Amino acid sequence: MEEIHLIFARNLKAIREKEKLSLEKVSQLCGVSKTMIGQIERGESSPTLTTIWKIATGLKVSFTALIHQPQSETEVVLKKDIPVLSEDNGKYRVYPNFPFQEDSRFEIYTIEIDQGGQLSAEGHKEGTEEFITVFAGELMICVNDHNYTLKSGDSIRFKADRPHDYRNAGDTLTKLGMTIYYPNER
Amino acid sequence: MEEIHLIFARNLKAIREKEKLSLEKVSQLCGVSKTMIGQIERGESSPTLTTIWKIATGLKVSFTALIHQPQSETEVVLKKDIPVLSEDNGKYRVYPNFPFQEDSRFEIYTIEIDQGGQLSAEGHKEGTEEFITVFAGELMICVNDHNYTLKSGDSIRFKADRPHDYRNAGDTLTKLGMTIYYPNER
DNA sequence: GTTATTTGTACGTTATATCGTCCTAAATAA
DNA sequence: TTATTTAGGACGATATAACGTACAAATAAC
Repeated sequence: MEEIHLIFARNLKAIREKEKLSLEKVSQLCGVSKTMIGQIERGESSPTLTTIWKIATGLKVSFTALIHQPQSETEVVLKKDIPVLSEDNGKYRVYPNFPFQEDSRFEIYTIEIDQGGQLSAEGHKEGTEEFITVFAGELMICVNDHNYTLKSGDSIRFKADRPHDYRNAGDTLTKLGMTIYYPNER
Repeated sequence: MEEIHLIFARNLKAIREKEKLSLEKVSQLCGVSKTMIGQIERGESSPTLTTIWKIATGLKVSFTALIHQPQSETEVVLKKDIPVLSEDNGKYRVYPNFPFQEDSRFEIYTIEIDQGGQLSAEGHKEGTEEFITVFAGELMICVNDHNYTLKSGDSIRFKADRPHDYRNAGDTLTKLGMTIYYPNER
């Protein structure tokens, strides 16, 4: 996922050029210094909410138009580029492959659990569901006071808005894919 | 119009309380310091775009949900509270009564022009239209190389995406109401 | 009632967003 | 060409966003 301020940068510049405005002109229209507009466009600055508002209002464009990412056809995410999150002294590792996005409303993780590794999660937001598939090793998962043991190829889906925990009770590395779905509010 | 960071503040706090989360919890979910979350909620801080993104993503709420202003039934704007914009050495004064909003897509001004006062405006964004009504005095307006003289009670509408200018050629103060409409992009 | 734990705020420090001025290169005019 | 404007970026100063720690009040545990 491209950094949000770079998306903003590109959108702002595109709008400015489409309207054939100079930095100076945009500066006047928005009440934001020319320098700042320039820095934002170059992705050197992550503007403040009030600045964002001034720009949107000054340019008469929607807030959304400035932060919208035109979905590219294809996006490749290499494991080596994903910032890994560690729990349980590094025995439980989370790789966020695809972060949450408000349109799709789910996120996708890969998780590795070393022998004996474990994680207890409190419930997520109400309505949340998890979809897990095991790709290697064995997974013991406890939710609603039920224990389930899954082996490679097995899957489970459950309401994740309550406490639950994952454990590798086997004797090899466990790998699994996890998709978390957050239904729309209201 | 309430300041944007106060709207954000209220929305954030409302969401947090609805989910029954502590500042600490929100901090963890979003990767933003507890202190910062607190300051934002109290309206003491105007968060950075990256911080806004972290909050939206961490809370799994839309960007829009955070900046949405539930339109109140009624809003009173007193002239004395409007920051006046002066041109032509103070002889041309602009009062922004209602600023641009992306849903309604227009803004409403009141303008006062002293005797002899004048303003030349370059064209606004393409498609823009102006709706003017004179409430006192006399207005001379030039657009598309045409001159129009309006007296109290008269109105004019014209495409404002080209240069135009206003002038008080009479001998009393001119007052007028102006609505500028910016059609949706595309 | 006392002790812990949790929750929100105050404070001091650092990072950085924002502004104004100056500078360089390109575009336009003379 | 030379002069003049314009457009974008560099630099230094200031305001403030963001962080970590410490504190006070409230809540929970005993």
